[in-house]
Formats: sequence, C-alpha cells, structure tokens
Amino acid sequence: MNKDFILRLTKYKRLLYKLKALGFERVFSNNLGDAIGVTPALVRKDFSTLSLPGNKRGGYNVDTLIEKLDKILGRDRAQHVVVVGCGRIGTALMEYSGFNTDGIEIVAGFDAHPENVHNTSGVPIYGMDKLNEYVQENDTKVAIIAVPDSEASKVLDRLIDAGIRGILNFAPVELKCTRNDCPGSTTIHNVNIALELEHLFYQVNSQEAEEEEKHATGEETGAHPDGNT
Amino acid sequence: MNKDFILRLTKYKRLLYKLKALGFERVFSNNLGDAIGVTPALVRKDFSTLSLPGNKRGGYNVDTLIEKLDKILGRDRAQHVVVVGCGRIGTALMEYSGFNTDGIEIVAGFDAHPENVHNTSGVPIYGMDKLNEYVQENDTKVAIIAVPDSEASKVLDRLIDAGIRGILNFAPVELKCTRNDCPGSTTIHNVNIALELEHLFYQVNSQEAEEEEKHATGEETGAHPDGNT
DNA sequence: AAGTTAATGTGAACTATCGCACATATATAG
DNA sequence: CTATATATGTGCGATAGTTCACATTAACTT
Repeated sequence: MNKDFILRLTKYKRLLYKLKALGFERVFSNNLGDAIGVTPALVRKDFSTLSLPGNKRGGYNVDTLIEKLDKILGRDRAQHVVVVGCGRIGTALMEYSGFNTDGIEIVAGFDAHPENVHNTSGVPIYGMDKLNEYVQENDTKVAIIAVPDSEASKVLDRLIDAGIRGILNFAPVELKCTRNDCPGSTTIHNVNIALELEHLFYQVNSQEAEEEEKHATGEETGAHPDGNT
Repeated sequence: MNKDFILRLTKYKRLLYKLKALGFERVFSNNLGDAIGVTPALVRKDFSTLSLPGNKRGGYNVDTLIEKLDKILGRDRAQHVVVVGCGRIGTALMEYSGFNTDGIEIVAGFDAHPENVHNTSGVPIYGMDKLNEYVQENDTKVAIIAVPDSEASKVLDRLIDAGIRGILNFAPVELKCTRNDCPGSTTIHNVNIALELEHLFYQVNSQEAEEEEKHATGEETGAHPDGNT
C-alpha cells in the first residue's frame, strides 16, 4: 500500500483520539480533512477503501473509527520497540515519554559498551551479545538504530537475523536491505536529519529567489534574467 | 515543487560527493539510478528539468553536477541552523557532528532555562529572550524545534516572527502555519518519531497477516517457493 | 408520515509522476 | 574522414493518486 495513505491513517487516528478527549462523538469528513490538510473527498475515499462505515447524515462515529483504525494499525498488539545504540540520540529517545500515549513502549536498549551508558530512563540496557536472545524471547518486531553510520549496516544485518521486521534508522546513511531473504518482509524507514535540513535549505532558498523575482517583475527593464520558467 | 523530487536531488548530491571522493570524474544515469533506487530514465528526466548538462556519450561530469546541485540546493550560502529547546533531543542534535560534512552547522541553542542545560557540545546556548536578536543579526533562516509539544506552537510563532523560514519540528505535534503572513513563505517539516513507529508497526503487522494468508492459501498446493533460514 | 436537509459512498474525470523507447549527438576506432 | 557504438534528451503512453460530482440514504422538521 501507499506510504502517504498509511501516514494519513495514523494522522486520522491521532486526531480522533484528541477529538474523543474533547468529547466528540461524531465527526465529518471535512473536519478530518481540514485538520490533516486533505480534501474531504479523500478522507471519505480512504475510509471507503478500509470499509470504515459512516452514517449518511451524521458523519462518522469517533469510537468506531478509533476501534477499527487501532485494529488496522495494529494497536491491538503490543507495540514494543528496542533501541540499538545508546549514545546521545538513543538515550534521548529512551527518555522520551511521549510514546506511551500512542501505546508504544521502548522496552530495552542495546549498546556495545552498556557499562558506559549514562542511563536515567529506567529502560534496561544490555550488551550487543544479548540482542538476539532478547528479540527472539520477547518476539520484538520493531527496532530503532541510533548507532554511528559506520556501524549501521552491521547492526541492520544483526537485527534482521534476530527477527526484527521494522526498522527506524537515525544513522546518517540510507539503509536498505540488500540481502536475499528480506525483500518484502522487512521495512526500513530512514530518518536522515541532515537530509531534512538540506531539504529545508532548498525550500528557503528557492522561495527567496521566487520572491526576488516577483519583486523584479514589477520593473520592466526588458532584460530577462532567464528565458524559460 | 515536489517533495520526492527535491529529496532525490539531495540524494544525488550526496552520492556525487562520495563518488568524487572515490575519484570518479564521470557518471552515468544508470549508476545514479541504481544507487538511489530509481530508473535511469528518471535520473535523466530530473537532470533535464534542471538543465543539468550531460554528455551524449560520456555521461555526466561529476564536478559539474555537484557544482550545479550545490547551487540549486543552496550550499553556496551559509547553512546555519539554530536549535530551540535544549533538552535531551536538542542537545543530542547539537553534539552530533555528522552535519558538518554536508556544510550544515548548528550555530546556537536556545532554551527557557539555559543555565540548567548540560552542554558539552561547544555550541553557545542562550535564553529564549535572545532568540529574536540572534536570528536577525545572523540572518538565520532555518531552525530545529526540540521543545515539549505544549510549547511547540508558541515557539513556532516566535521563530516566524524572528524571520525563520524553514523549520524542522521534533515535537510530537503536527505543526502547521495557521497565520496570515506565512502561506508559501515558511516551510515546516515534522519529524514525528511516534508516527514513524506506528507506520512501521502497521507495515509489520500487515506483512505478517499477508504471510499468514499466503500460508493458508498455499496449504493445498504444497508448492513452497521458499522456506529457508 | 412525507418532505427536506445534510452528510456519506463512489464511479468518472483529472492530474501528476514515472517508465519506455527512440531520435539525437558525441567519442572512439578503423 | 567515415562508421559505429553508447549514453543522453525527451515525446508519449501507462499508472497511481486525487478531486469532482452526484446519486444515495439517514436524520430532522413540520
């Protein structure tokens, strides 16, 4: 399925929880659309493809949507995550408490030198040698990679061997599965902060260039700086 | 312009730097395509729309591509970033040195209580009252938000007032600009880790469901295409 | 109870994106 | 200098994703 589609689903779900907390019982496709920035038609189509039932006059029932979306998004199962690499970013994530409201829990950390980790999170931290055992015993499926880029590829391999199927990679390398047995069975998401920042710089620069051009359009000098648009 | 398109540009650029370091002088569209996971045709089309010149026989000149891409992506200007919120995530980002290779530099941190920040990064940390002054004096255009979600919206407002035009938001709220003066002029990227994890859980769950289904369907035929490791 | 209103559900039109395939141009060989 | 091999540049068709528009149906009104 499409990436954007799934992203919308999670956004719907989060919004619905907030609406429920506010006391909403019913919600309309244009409410949801406005809030997450899509057209009402797309909201309805999304729900339609998922067979999420709405009421022809009274919109959608918040509880029903939440229940079904939770099921679709797998919240009916335990959402346990392990963190590999307990440096600054790894420990920051372990300390971060915002996951709990979404049913996500970081259950363990792993590091090559667990004795050196300054851990104030309460999450147990083990040596890398315990990774395989832990993941298999606890049937963990999702992991965060927060190791230096030089280690990332090795760690990826070990995680896949251990049985991890979903990976969120913070190392500044574009990880992808190049093995024989993973196509289709393992999902990797790369969160490349440098890439995001570069993206922003591009946007900012091009917007500024656009505005300058717009300014210049007012004055008719006749000399076009550029031919094509 | 399209998000995926810009993302590809940054990937091209990064790859080209690596190739240059390896001594490459020329590169072909299929090399680039293979490496970043797209078809050669798309690479050529991308370069074509950017008027990046190639040589009909000898592919593309690495140096030329890098130079032009750097310009398009704004690397000819200073790529300075400030971090607002110096908690675990904020300080982790400030300590992270991987940005430098991309010409990105975190130049300052801001926090409501700078005296409480344990700072080992060498990046100066100021109180929030200094934000406006700093951003305007140094003409900073890009900021990272790493404050709790309850503060994120307020911080966003202050950043826009100060003149920030690109924002990378780590707070677990979907920030968007609801003001009158920002449409088109400010870009916000949300890095919602919880959302990413949920996305992963969905993928993992649906893949498992698929495999179970496949198992159930294939039980009759008995033709196991794969059952290794 | 019948009419009106207001939302959904969805087939069709539209749009943007991507891949194909071939014309085009250039470096190298003979 | 001519021929040939090779990689670009791009019009065109395929495809996926989104929006439109309206038929449909449930709640509210009188």
